[in-house]
Amino acid sequence: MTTQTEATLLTVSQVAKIAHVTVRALHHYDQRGLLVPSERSAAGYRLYSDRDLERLQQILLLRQLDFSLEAIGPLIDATAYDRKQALEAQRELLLAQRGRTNAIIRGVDAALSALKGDSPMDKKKMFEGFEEMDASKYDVEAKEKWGETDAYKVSMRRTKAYSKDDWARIKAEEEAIQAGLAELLTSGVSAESDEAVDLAEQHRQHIDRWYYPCSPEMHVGLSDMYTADPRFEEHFEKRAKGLASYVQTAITANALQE
Amino acid sequence: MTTQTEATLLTVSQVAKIAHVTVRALHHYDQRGLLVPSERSAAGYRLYSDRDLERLQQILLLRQLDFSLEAIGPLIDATAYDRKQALEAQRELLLAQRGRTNAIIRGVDAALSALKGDSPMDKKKMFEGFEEMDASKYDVEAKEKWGETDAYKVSMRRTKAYSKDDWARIKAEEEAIQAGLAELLTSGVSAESDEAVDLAEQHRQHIDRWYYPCSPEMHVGLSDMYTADPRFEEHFEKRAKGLASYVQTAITANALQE
DNA sequence: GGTAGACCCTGACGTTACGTAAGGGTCAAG
DNA sequence: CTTGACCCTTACGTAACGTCAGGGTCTACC
Repeated sequence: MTTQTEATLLTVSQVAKIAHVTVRALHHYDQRGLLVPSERSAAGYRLYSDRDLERLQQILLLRQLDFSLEAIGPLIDATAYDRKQALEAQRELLLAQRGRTNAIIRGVDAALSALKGDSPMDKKKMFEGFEEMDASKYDVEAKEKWGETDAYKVSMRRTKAYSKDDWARIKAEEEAIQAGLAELLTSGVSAESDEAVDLAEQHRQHIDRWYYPCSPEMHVGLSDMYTADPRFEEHFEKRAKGLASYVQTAITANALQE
Repeated sequence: MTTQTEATLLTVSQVAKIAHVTVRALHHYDQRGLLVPSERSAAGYRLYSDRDLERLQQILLLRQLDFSLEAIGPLIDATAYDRKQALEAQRELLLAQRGRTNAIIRGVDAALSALKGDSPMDKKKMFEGFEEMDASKYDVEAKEKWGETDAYKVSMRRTKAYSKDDWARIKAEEEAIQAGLAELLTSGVSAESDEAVDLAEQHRQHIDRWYYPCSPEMHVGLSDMYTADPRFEEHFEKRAKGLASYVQTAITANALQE
């Protein structure tokens, strides 16, 4: 076995039951790379780890908040360096959602009152709570309270609105940056060279542009995850052996130049 | 103008804005007969009345509770005789939904705690709140509290699970009953004749089977709506002049035989 | 009266997130 | 070995719209 030696791995139906999703949904998430099980048995069975279940919780949570599957994957990955902040931001969105349910309940109560008194109900009030999360309003509030420093919230706001074309473009940019770094690595170019550092800076700007304001410090924090988290590491190593560490070094060197 | 002479009628964009839906959604609801605007202007513009907005509130509420559009129309119509009961039942489902949001929030809080202590989180707790409304559990509770007399709740439970085939069958049965009654009316057969009363009984059993336990008394209550509510009346009159009243009389006669 | 912009209509293709089904392999208990 | 529950991949279909196209209507302003 691998690093999951001590853990109990679960099959799809076990996960489906625990997580209140269908086996088909899990297949779907696997097929689109959103939640790839840690292992497969010799027979090809999907085997899910505890860590997979944590990621699934994140997925279901963001799904509950009406994020598209297209957005959920990258959102989780781009902000993996600070799980606490992510959870706190998600909590706030859930509170807002609960508020909307409360508003709908109040509308029902108003309708019940109107039934008794036979007085017409205010139209605006009838439909309170049915509005979707107002991202622009949220933005204003976030700015007033926290300035522009709450990265995860900014990130959620942005990614929710991206179209499929946006995502295609985002992915192409990421691909180009990673391919460039892999090329440098295999060519024997130092991770601290101008070329590598330049690509690292491109990477930082890419995140800054598409996800959240990304300072060099934040960038470094994210790069630490690339070697610390087996999923990221595997992602990079699949492209080129040693790439995870290489990218981390390049990003660190880039930050030192600031 | 019609009976809406004193009211202000709204265009699609006005309704869309108030109700937080899209114009496209309103077109869709119109196209499938779910929410047909009271009027059309000479230019063909959809014009919505206050009563239309009330119906839209019901639609959005049931949509919020994950009922299919297929189910929403018939559900609203079959239980139109008691709007109070409908609203109260819907309120309870909303409370349950809020409870599930609360459960998810608790899961997030547990995850935050787990982050600090680095102790693994209970798997069951991770996914609390993501389950769908458990109709069978709800059924048990309804029985204990109210016996089988809470018609609307029973109705909601049943209709939520019907397939498209079920709905096709339901509609075909309704169609046959109504066509039969219309035929008797146009043939000059009394609404209190055995034939008409027999069809009225078939109607009661149809509702009893597909929607909720329907006593003769309830059936009479519903039939009162057929002449009292312009939408129902129009529906019947479109088929045969005087049919709304005819059906009501047949249903009343059927109830008197019990 | 003409213009322009906002709004309206119908028709139609496309999308997202699966649901359902088919056909066949795997696992574990009896 | 058999059986039933579970697993796999493949593939078609669906609900509830979203988006777009092409053209008509309404109203204010010049």
